Amino acid sequence: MATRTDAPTRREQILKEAALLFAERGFHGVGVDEIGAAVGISGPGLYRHFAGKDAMLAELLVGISGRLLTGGKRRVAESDGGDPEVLLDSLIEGHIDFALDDRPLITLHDRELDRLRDSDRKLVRQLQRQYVELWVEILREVYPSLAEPAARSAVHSVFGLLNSTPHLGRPGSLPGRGATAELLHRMARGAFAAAAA
Amino acid sequence: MATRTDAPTRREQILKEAALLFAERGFHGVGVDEIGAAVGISGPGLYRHFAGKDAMLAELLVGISGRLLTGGKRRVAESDGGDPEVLLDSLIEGHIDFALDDRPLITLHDRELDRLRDSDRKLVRQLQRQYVELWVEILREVYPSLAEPAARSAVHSVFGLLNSTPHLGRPGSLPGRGATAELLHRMARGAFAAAAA
DNA sequence: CAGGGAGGTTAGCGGTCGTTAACCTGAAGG
DNA sequence: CCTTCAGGTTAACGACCGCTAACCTCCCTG
Repeated sequence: MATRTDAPTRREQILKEAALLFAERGFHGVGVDEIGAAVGISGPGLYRHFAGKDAMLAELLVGISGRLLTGGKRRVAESDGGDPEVLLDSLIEGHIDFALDDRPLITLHDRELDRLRDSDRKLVRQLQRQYVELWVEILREVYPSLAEPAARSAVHSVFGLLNSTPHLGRPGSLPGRGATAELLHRMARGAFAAAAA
Repeated sequence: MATRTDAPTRREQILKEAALLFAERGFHGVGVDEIGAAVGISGPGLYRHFAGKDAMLAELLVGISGRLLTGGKRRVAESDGGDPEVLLDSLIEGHIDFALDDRPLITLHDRELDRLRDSDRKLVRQLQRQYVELWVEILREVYPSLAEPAARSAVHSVFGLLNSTPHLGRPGSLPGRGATAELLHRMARGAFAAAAA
């Protein structure tokens, strides 16, 4: 079982480069020729791997929201019955890892959703909603005083806070990854606590 | 002196509709014909008011960052020498008002900046930076323990939190504007306090 | 009442872009 | 050794889009 040290497949290469380009210049701002050039093939060669430009964006966005949700569910399952406070910290930590390690995907995530076909957009929205509801549930266990609509707003706002990483200056101007992660974590907890006050 | 109850000028109409369309479908996703149609004229009629599509976006983005900065400076000036805590609350309140009342502009603000000509983008970035520095300064008066890089990160993150309003479900699903504003305000303060801890 | 400018109109040009068609090539497999 | 097929190539089409040109029509003003 080659547990994932394999060379990345062509599809994966393409998706990675497309994500970077889309994040930089927007979906409509990038041509298929540029995406091809980024992986060393040119233009229409991409159509051997994807049905079209839209399909790449769809796979990226579905992948992102899917991975977020799966990771969240896994953490919930692992903590089963444990301290909700610890679980909330675990969720926050997972989201921060994602926000710090996959910044272009974070950017795409809430920027290009409207460029999707109706069916894909509905799928992504549904995954996002499930992820939010997961957080809402845990949050209300930690802060039972928090009404559900307020909890949902609070979760969206904290996502806004955590997803601010692309605005935090390119890696290097930051105080280091660990310190940044810790700062974001503290702020998220502080924001939640204040929301429940 | 007609203090601003005047009918909106054509330019203003166009800018308003263009902002809505750009926020909905992205700069490249909107044609000039659609912008024209939105104000009752069609296509190239826009060129009587703007040098081009780019010019509309530029005016919108410069206007946004300019208004944010001006509003912030005004609040600082008004509080001159007063309690920094009160001033910080005032800045937060001002930003929330903007985020709640001009949601499409908030969306544009951090989504389409890269579509600008170099000179315009530099101008907008400079205005944004000044606005951030304004917050950083006040924040460090309130929390002297906070180092400058951390303060800057904290400010960007809180902007992410406050600018999450477009994700908060369309007006109506919200607990009411006042309650939302209050919630956001508490969370921002909580996040800052936690950052300084 | 001339005339001129502000603010429209439609037609159309030139460029870009996503996608398809037709063709090529090298390596694997019977 | 021949075949097949995955994965490329270039050429080109058709649609769209930003913008200009040329023209029209009020309305204001001297």
